[in-house]
Amino acid sequence: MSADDTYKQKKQFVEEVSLLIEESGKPRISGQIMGWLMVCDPPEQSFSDLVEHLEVSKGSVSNMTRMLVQSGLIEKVRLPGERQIHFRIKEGAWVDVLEKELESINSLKNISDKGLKILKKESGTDKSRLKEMNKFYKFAEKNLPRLIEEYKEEHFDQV
Amino acid sequence: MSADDTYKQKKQFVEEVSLLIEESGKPRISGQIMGWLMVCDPPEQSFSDLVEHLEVSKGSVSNMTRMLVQSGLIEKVRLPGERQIHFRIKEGAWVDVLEKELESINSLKNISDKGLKILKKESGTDKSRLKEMNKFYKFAEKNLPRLIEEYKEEHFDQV
DNA sequence: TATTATGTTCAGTATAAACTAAATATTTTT
DNA sequence: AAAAATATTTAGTTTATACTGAACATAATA
Repeated sequence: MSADDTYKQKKQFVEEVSLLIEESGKPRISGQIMGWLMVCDPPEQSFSDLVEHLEVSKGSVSNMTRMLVQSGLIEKVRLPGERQIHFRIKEGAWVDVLEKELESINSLKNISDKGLKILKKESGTDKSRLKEMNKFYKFAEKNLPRLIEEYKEEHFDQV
Repeated sequence: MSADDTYKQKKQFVEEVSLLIEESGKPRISGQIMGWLMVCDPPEQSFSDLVEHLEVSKGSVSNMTRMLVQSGLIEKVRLPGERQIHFRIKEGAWVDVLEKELESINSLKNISDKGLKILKKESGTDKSRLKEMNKFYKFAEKNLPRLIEEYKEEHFDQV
C-alpha cells in the first residue's frame, strides 16, 4: 500500500464524513474540514493547508472554521515559528455535540410546558399528546447529563 | 380568556414549534403540522382542516403528511362516517425521534472505524482524535438503547 | 515605512429545496 | 355511470444559502 493510496483513502474518508455532516443539515465544507482534521498529519493544519487539500475557496475556509470554532468542534492553534493560524480537532468535540443537543431538548421541553398551559383552559381537549412529549423530554433532560458525566469520568478523568 | 384568544395562542404555539423544527433542518410546514396536531381539538384533523388552519397549499399538506407518516411521527386515521383522511400524532412519536438518532450515531461509529483502519498504515500519524470519536459513539450506541428501554418501561408498560 | 503574507468581508452566482397552483388521478356519493 | 369530493403529482416560482472570487483589512517582515 503506497502513501499515495493512503492519501486517496483519506480523501474518500473526508467525502464520507462531509456527506454525514451534510445530511445532518450543516454545510458540506464544514464536514470536509472536520473530516480532514480527523486524519491529517500533523493534526494541526494551517489555513492554506485546508484551502489546498480540500480545494475550496479562502472565503469558505474562513467562514466554516469560524463556525466550527464557535460551535466548539475545532480550535485555533498558534505554532512557534509558524506564521499562519492552525486548526485542530478540539478534545471532547463529540461530547460537545451531544451537550449542544441538550439545548434543543430543553427547548422542546419548554414548548411542551407552554402548550400544556394553553390547553389547561380547555377542559375538553386531549392533553395526553403534550403530556407524553413533556414527560419524554423531562426524562431526557434528567438522564442525558448523567450519561455524559459517566462517559467523561470513564474517559477523561485526567482532565 | 375567550376561545378566540386561546385559538390565537395555539397559532402562536404552532409557529414556535415550527421554528424549532425548522432549526433542526426540517421543512417549516412539517413543523406547523406537528405543532397543530399537538394542540388541536379533536386530536384527529382532516386533510382540509390542516389546509385551512395552517393556510398552506394542498400540495404541501400532501407531501409533508406523507413525510411525517413515513418517519413515524404521525399516523393516518379513518373515522367512521368521515370521508376525509384524518391525521394525528402517533403514540411514542418523540421516542421514535430519538430512536432514529441512533442510526446516525451508528453511521458515525462506522466512519470512525473506517478512519482508524486507514491510519493504521501510517505509524507516525496521531490516532487519538479518531479513537476518541470511536469510543464516544460506541458508548452512545451501548447506553442510549438502554435508556430508551428504561423510559418505555416507565411510561408505556401497558403497551 | 514599504512590502509581503495572511485572513476576512462583500457582492454576486449557482444550486437546492420549499412551496404553490393547477392538472391529474382516485375515491365516494348520488 | 355520472358527478362531486378528495388527494397526489407535476411544473414552475420563490426563497434561502452555500460557495466563489475579488476587494479589502490586518499583521508580519524587511
